[in-house]
Formats: sequence, C-alpha cells, structure tokens
Amino acid sequence: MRPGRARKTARSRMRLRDRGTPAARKKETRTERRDAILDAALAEFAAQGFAATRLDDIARRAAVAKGTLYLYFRDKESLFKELVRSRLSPLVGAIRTAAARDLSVRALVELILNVFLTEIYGTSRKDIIRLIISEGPRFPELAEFYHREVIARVLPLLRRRLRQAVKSGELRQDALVRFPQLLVAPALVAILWSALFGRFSPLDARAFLRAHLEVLFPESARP
Amino acid sequence: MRPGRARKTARSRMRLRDRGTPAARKKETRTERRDAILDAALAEFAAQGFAATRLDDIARRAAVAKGTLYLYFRDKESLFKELVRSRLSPLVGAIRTAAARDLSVRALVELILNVFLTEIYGTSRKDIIRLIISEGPRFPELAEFYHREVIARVLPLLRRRLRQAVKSGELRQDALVRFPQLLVAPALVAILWSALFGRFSPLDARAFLRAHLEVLFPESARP
Amino acid sequence: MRPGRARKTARSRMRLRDRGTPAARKKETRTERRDAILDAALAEFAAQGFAATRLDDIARRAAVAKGTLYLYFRDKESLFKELVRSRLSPLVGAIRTAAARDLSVRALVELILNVFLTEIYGTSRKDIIRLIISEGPRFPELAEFYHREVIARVLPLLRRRLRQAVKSGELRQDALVRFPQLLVAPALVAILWSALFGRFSPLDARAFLRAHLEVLFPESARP
Amino acid sequence: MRPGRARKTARSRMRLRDRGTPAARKKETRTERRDAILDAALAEFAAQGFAATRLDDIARRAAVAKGTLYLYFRDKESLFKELVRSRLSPLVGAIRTAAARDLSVRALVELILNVFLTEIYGTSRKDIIRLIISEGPRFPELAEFYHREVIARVLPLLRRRLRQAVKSGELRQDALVRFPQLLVAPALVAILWSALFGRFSPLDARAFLRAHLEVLFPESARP
DNA sequence: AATGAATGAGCCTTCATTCAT
DNA sequence: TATGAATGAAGGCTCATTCAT
Repeated sequence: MRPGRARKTARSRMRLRDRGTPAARKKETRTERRDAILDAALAEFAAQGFAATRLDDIARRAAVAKGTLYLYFRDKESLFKELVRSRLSPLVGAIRTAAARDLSVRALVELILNVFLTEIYGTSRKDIIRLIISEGPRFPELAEFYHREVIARVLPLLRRRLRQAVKSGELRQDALVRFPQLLVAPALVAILWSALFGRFSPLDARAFLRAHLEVLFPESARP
Repeated sequence: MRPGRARKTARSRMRLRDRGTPAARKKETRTERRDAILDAALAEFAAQGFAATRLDDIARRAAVAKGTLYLYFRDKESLFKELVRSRLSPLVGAIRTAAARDLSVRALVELILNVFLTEIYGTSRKDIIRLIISEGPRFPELAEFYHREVIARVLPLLRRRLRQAVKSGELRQDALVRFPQLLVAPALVAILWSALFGRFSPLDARAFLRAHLEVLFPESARP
Repeated sequence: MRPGRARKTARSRMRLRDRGTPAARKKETRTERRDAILDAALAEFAAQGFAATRLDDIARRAAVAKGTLYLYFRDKESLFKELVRSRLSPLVGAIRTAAARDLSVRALVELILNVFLTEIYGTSRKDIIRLIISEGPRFPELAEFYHREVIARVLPLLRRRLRQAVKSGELRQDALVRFPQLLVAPALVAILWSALFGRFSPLDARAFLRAHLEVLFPESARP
Repeated sequence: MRPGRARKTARSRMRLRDRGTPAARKKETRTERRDAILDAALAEFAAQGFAATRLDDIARRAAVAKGTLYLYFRDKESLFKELVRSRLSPLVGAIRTAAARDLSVRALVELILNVFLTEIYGTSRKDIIRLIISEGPRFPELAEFYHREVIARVLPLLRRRLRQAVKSGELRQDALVRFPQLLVAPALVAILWSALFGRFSPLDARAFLRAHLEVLFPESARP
C-alpha cells in the first residue's frame, strides 16, 4: 500500500476501505464482470463481425456502461483478441486429453469428432472458430495464436499416432499422416455450413461427421 | 426539304458515324472500367473485409475518382454484392461441364478437384469464396445466392452420379451420397488454411487434395 | 445480511445522494445545452436556410462538437423540425390570452398587433415564421403543424369575435369575418419586408401596423 | 470569319458551315432552348428551393444534357438569378400600364389586384415571388433587384395616385399614402397561403382579394 | 470502479463543375 | 454546340475513445 496515495483525500481513503476488506470477493466480481463482457462481445462479434460491432452494443448486452469496457480492455481490438484467446485455450486441453487415451485410430478420431460436436459445434465456441476464419486475415497475430495454441498442438499429436498406425498396419496408407487436416476438414465445414446455410438448408452435423468416419474407415462401416 | 432539317439529318448521321467507333470503344471502356473497379474491390475486400474497406482505397486502386464508383454501383453494398455475383457465376459452368463428362467416379472427383485448383485456388476467385464465408452471415442474400447458384447446382449433380456408382458397385458405401460435401470439404480448408496460416505454414494444396483422393479411393491409391 | 450486498446498498445510496445535486444540475445543463443548440440552429437556419446550413456551423455557434448534436437530435431534419415546434408553441398562448380579453374589436386587433410586435417581430421568433414560409413547401408536416397549432387556433377565435361584432353593429361588413387573414397579412409583410429590404429600405413596422389599423377602422382614426 | 480557325480542320469547317447559314434560326433556337432551361429551372427551384435543386433535375426536365446548362449559364447561381430576373421584368410593365390608366382609386386597386390574379397568382410567376421571399435573404442582389425593378417602380406610382386622391377628398386618410404596401399585402399572403396550406385548407384568392377591397373601400362595398 | 456525455476523426455519399469527344 | 462521364470537394452521420463526476 502506497501511503502517499492512501492519505491523499477523504475520497481515496474511502475507496481504499471499500476495496480493502472483501478483496477476494471483489476480485471474483471483477472476473465475473470481465467474463460477462467477453460473453457479450462474443455474441456481438459473432453476429456482426469485428468491424461492424459497436462497443455500445457490447456494453448494453453486458449491462455495463460503455466507459466500463475500457476499465477491462485497452481498446476494441484488445477486447477482440482477448476474447478469442480466452475462449480458445480451454479447447486444446480437451482435445489433447482425448488424444492421449489409448485407443484405436478409429476410436480416437471418433472421440475427437465427438468432443468437437459437444464442446465446439454445440457451444458458442464454434463462433470463435468462425471469427478466427473471418477476421484472421486482418488479425495475423490471432491466426498465429490459433495456429500455435491449437493447430500446432493437435496436428502433431494426431500425426504421431497416425504414423504409428501406418507402421503397425492399422492404417494402409499415409495420406492422413501427411495431411491430418483431412480428419477435421468436415468439422470446419459443418460450422461454416450451419452459419451460412443453416437457416434454409440445415445440416445434421452428427450424421455428417459419422459419414466422414465411414469414408475414413470403410472396412468398419456400419458395425 | 428544308436545309435546316437536311443538315440536321446529315449531322445526326455523322454523329452516329462519328460515335460509332468511339461508342463501341466507350462501351468497351465502360465495361473495362467496371471490371477494373470490381477487381480493385475484390483485392481490397479480400484484404480488409467489407466493413473495413474504404471506398477511397478501391477508387485509388482502380485509378478512378471516388465519385466514379457511384456511376457504376449504387453504393458500397451493391458493389460488394455485384462483385460476388459477377465473379461467382462463371464458376458453376466450369464445374458442371466437368461433371457432365462420362468418367469413373474417381476420375470425376479428380477432375473437379483439378478444376478447383486451377479455377479457384489458383485465382482470385478463392478470395470470393473466403468473402462469402466471412461476410455471408451479414449478407444473407449472398449466402443464399451462393447456395442457390453454386451449391444447389453442383451437389445434386454429384449426388446423382454417386448414387449411380453405389448401385453399380463402383462405390461400396453411400456416405458420400448422403453428404457429397465431404468431397469438397478439403478444398475449402485449403483456401482457409492458406489465407490464415499460409505465411508461416504453407500448405501444398495439390498434394493435400491428392491425399484426399487417396483417402476417398484407397484401393486405387498410387496406381 | 451479506456484507457485500450491504456495502452495495450503501454504495448505491451514496451514489444516489452523490448524484442528487449534480443530477439536477446535469439535467438543467442538459436542457440548457439543448436550448443553446436550438438557438444556434435558429440563427444559422435563419441566415442560410435549411439546406445551406452546415451542422458544423451550428455546432461551432453552440460551442459543442458536431457529434454532440446527435446526442440531442436524431438528424438535421429533426433538429430543424423540433426547432420550429419548440419555438412556435409558446406563441399561441400569448395570442389566445390576448384574444380572450373583453375588448372592442379595434382594441383587440390593436392588442394582437402589439403582441405581434413585441413577441414576434421584435424577437428571433420572426425568423421562425420566415423559416416556415421558406421551408414549408419542403416540410409539409411543418406547414401543417403551423396551421394546426397556430393558424387553426387563432383564426377561428378572431372570426367568432368578428362575427359577434358584425351582429352587434360594431362592424359594418363581414369581409373580415370571412377572411380574418386580412387582419394579419400586414404583419407577415412586415417580417418579409424587413428580411428582404430592411438593409436599404427600412420599414417602421409599428407605424406600418398603425396605418393598417387606420385602414381597418377608419372612423376611429386619429382620435 | 477568322480564317485561322475556319481552315483548321475538316470538323471546324463543317461546324462553321452548319452554323453559318441559318444564323437567325439558330439564334432563335438558342433562345428557345435557353427558355426551356429557365422554365425547367423555375419548376424545380419552386418545388425544391435553390439549394435542394440539382442541376441534373433541371437538365432532365429541360431535356438537355447537364453540360449544356453551362453553355447558357455560368453556374447554378447565375441560372437562378437570371431566372428570377427574366421572369420578373415583364411584370412591371403590366402593372405600370394598368396604373397609368385614368381611373378612380378603387377601380385602380381593383384592376391591379385583377392583374395580380391573372398574371401572377394564376401563373408560374407566383413561384418567382415565392422564390424571392424564400431565397432573398441568401441572394441580397436578388432582393435588391426585385426592390429596384418592381417595388420601387410600383409603390411610388401608387403613392402618387393615392396622395392625389387624398387631396381631392377621394380618400379620407393618408395611411395608404404612407404605406401603399398595405394594398398588396393580401396578395402576397394569398401566394404564401396557397403554397403552404393550399393542400388541406384552400383559399379562394379572388374572394379573398375582393374582401380586401371591401375593407379598403367600405362605402362602396357590394355595389 | 463505474458512468455516460462529449468529442472529433473518419467515411460514405452527393452534386456542382469540368472536359474529352 | 452538345454531351454525359468523370472528378473531388464538401457535408451528414457514426462510433471508438476520453474524461469529469
């Protein structure tokens, strides 16, 4: 505590007192509010895109004043980037955990696609993915961040497992080893399809990904 | 015959003659200029997105005055939509022509992916695709247009051919019949990958799509 | 009671108290500022007309930023209309009050013309009248508003009183009953004359209206 | 004929020949076209006001190209001023002719009001008057021009005749001598009323001016 | 910390004016 | 003379950011 500031005026003394006691709670509240803002931001950015979203709307949706946003984020761009970062990080964990389990390749891919359905496609996180795709070219750091934090952590893991499977004869070809992206391409397409055409031409994502599995592992189709 | 009129007629004949060539030239120039604007618009929209693109930039890139844009397009939104429309339409033809040929399913898919590589991925049309993905949610008509003009014309064609192949035993499963989107998902991913990560993690799209083919048709891999 | 809530309540009570006075002041300031803008707008619109007035000029004259105008008025047109409306409404009251008094017709007309001189001709309200005349054709609602709020409230009042005067023999003819506009026509002309020719050919409005009275009531001229 | 120019090119030779022969006709045509432009301009200016009128609209209405306007008028402002000037000048003649006749004051005023009804109120010239009223403050030369060419030529004439009438006992008071504007005030009001309220509250201008006459000359009412 | 009124830079759009044909 | 495409300055309006309370 810096005595100079603490003693300066009655107002600041009171401020300090207010803040002093329930430090933990306060901090929690602060985190909660920050989170409310991020949630509101995600909803708005997902609906309007970065440029077309007004901070006014985010503030209104988060039920805070416009100025308050600046107490939590430096500016619009920071808000956007921190939104993507904060919502993306938990993802990797889930997938890596899934991948770490000792399963057949087919079961592993099936598990991953299920995690995708539950944790991404079925939640607002799919909007994060969409935002990265849409705004990535204008926020190269974001694209890099996504690549570093998600892609670069998941693809090698997959690749390693697939290479192993090729060696052991579990897989007959190395196409997937060279391009494990092929495994998740349909997942991305599911997100994009539902955002673009979902209104008038819905896609059953679960069935879509199951069909993808059948193509990947034809011998075991319809067990 | 009154000389006044006679002269008038002569004049207008002359005018017509005079104008004849310039008119053609003018008209050509007009189309050319319109096209130059559309090209400039594509470059800017692709780089900045719809909202962040300034008409000033488009005008400068097209080497016309800002006001000139409004001689060719009603407003920014019209410019954007007409851009997407005009650059998209020729595509369908190419793909449908490819699809009409009498080929094995594998050869057909290979042809389509090659057309994609040459006509989309290798050209600025890939930016159109990206724009539709990015801005589609804010321009539902565009998404619908894309679906109606491209998706709805290509997928059924594929589906029909695939169903036939299933019946004839050429294909063993009907997953692709139910979701022909699986055939093109990697093509989309190639576009997105190169836009997002191309700078620091290039993707060999041709090899990528060849690997996709191998996965789709494992028996005929590496002939 | 949870201290957190207690404090919260204390805080909000404090907030309310804190704000109490400033709120009132703020609100006053808000009205004042709105009025300053309207005053500035009247000056500019009167000098340049609606279309030629720039919001920049109004803002500068009101000593606010351009954007501030939009905190108080939706757009230029709204500003203009609310200006006319707000400055017009108090007028009717004055005239109707005058008209309600129990006076001879001559005294009544004299009173009205005096009210006109003091409350309109001598103030910036004459510019409102001019604006209605100038811009009315392009803002039909304004013309209707003026007719409904002013004309339709004053003329019938006059007409009734005049009809009474005809019946009682106080007036010898019913021309004014049919067209009470004749009573105020010179008042309008005084406004227009001074705006158009005042610089080089001033009109003594008081004497002008006195002369008008003499024409209306010849028998009592020069008592 | 300046040989240098004449011999320069085939085109200019032809141009000269074209122009050469029917000089008179050409000139007439030129005047006609100029007039068509002025008519179109009056219609548009009357409907939209000076600032809100686009030269495009005038050109379209006059069935000429936009650039052509600049062959006849230096710029928008010149066009407007010349419009007012050209359409105003013939007026004075009519009124002065009327005023020159040897009539009783009442008959003279009646004649003038009739001329007004026929030559102004019943024609597009009333729009000229309205334009002067509306735009005069922004075009001081126009106001001056109007004052000099119309007001200053008509009022003194009236004043002289009225003074004479006062002397001869034909008129009992000198109010009108001091303010002959009172004679024409209702005429102005008729124009403004019809422009502002005519749609929903029509004014019978003829009856209105007749009533005005009755007020001015009560003894001779309803002959 | 929180508020929201105020700011002013920035961008879309219009339109008077020019000029090549 | 006549055209109308092209120009670019100007102005209405928005919205990220600031700041007094």
